[in-house]
Amino acid sequence: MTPYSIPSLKPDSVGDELAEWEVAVVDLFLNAVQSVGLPKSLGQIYGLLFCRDQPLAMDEVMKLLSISKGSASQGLRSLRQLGAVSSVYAPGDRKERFLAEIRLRKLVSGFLREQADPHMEKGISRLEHLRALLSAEEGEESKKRGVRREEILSGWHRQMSRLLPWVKMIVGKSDRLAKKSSE
Amino acid sequence: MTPYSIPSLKPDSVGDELAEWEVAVVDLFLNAVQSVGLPKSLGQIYGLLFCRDQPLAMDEVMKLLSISKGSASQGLRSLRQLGAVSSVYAPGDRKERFLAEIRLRKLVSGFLREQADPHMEKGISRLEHLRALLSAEEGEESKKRGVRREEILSGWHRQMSRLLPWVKMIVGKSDRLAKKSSE
DNA sequence: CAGTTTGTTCAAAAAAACTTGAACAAACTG
DNA sequence: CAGTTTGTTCAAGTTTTTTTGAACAAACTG
Repeated sequence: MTPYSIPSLKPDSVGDELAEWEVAVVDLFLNAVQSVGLPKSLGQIYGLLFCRDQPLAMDEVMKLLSISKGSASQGLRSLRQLGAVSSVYAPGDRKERFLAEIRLRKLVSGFLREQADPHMEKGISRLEHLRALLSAEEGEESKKRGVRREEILSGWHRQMSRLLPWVKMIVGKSDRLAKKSSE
Repeated sequence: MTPYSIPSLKPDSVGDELAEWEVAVVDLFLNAVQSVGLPKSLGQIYGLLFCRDQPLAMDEVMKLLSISKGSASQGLRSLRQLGAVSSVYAPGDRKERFLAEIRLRKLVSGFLREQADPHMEKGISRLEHLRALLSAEEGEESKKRGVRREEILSGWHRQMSRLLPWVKMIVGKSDRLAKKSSE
């Protein structure tokens, strides 16, 4: 078929199926990402790349995971946006290849940047909207109650704003443990 | 109709519709809970209770939000389980009434307890499963690579275990700000 | 350039999640 | 007890999200 496949060179186990433990890892990530509200395919793709030392191209990902072109393309794009994979140019090769980011701090901060930060932004404008409605509120009692609620929500917003940077820092603290053990 | 409704007593604005600002708050929570992967109706119900000083019964929640009995029942149950609402026995009344928990620390720790902790538990058994597969792995290179990956995952798991208690604590730090402003 | 290879997009199909409402259970009331 | 009121459950219906695959664009190749 394609004259480019070189049977004797098997960088990882680039046959066309996963080792048993790799299936388990893919499954682990599949579940993990769902628990944070991301689509399964992201977890599968990341899990696969996480297992490999060598970067994989999109068509390899598709074949190894039996997912469609569309899922692979969109999934890889999302993962790149999250900073969870990076692309690598194999010199002299036309395909783009992908490698998983394995530093937890990077993964967490990417996730927070893409998911939490936008929500915090939206929160600001919602609170503004709320204040506008309250200044126009007619009912005596209702308005007073509403103002109290707005104050509570503003306090929450402030606290969450303070929390996020801490999370990014704390997770980074002993990042080298992961790095060392992978070396 | 029902002889039990006392038209002249309006604890909050217990007519049958929400103030404009209350609609905005309900909508705010509706969006907020979706962003952490909980169903909309939980956000609506919590948002409504959050607005009110007086506890509401299930049928009032249903009517004010135009949601079904099933959603109201299940939603309130989930919220109770998360520690986001508490039920109140009105003495001499047969209905159970509900009140929103407004301490952010309680909300966060309830959420983590119900959502994050179970995942951490599941993570432990998944790692055990992974180790079992690895000890049986045949391929030389594959096994070595798998062991490295297991070490990384264990490190991540440990780090997340350390992070969660911090989150609960940090959010609590200035809880009194919210309490004071609501007093 | 004509033919490939590589990768993106998006409408339609499939799958997953949520909501509804009717049937049921439990507890009270006269 | 017969009749209410209050609340739960769950199968079926609805809505939302995700996946698929075919059509398209871009970049390389000879």
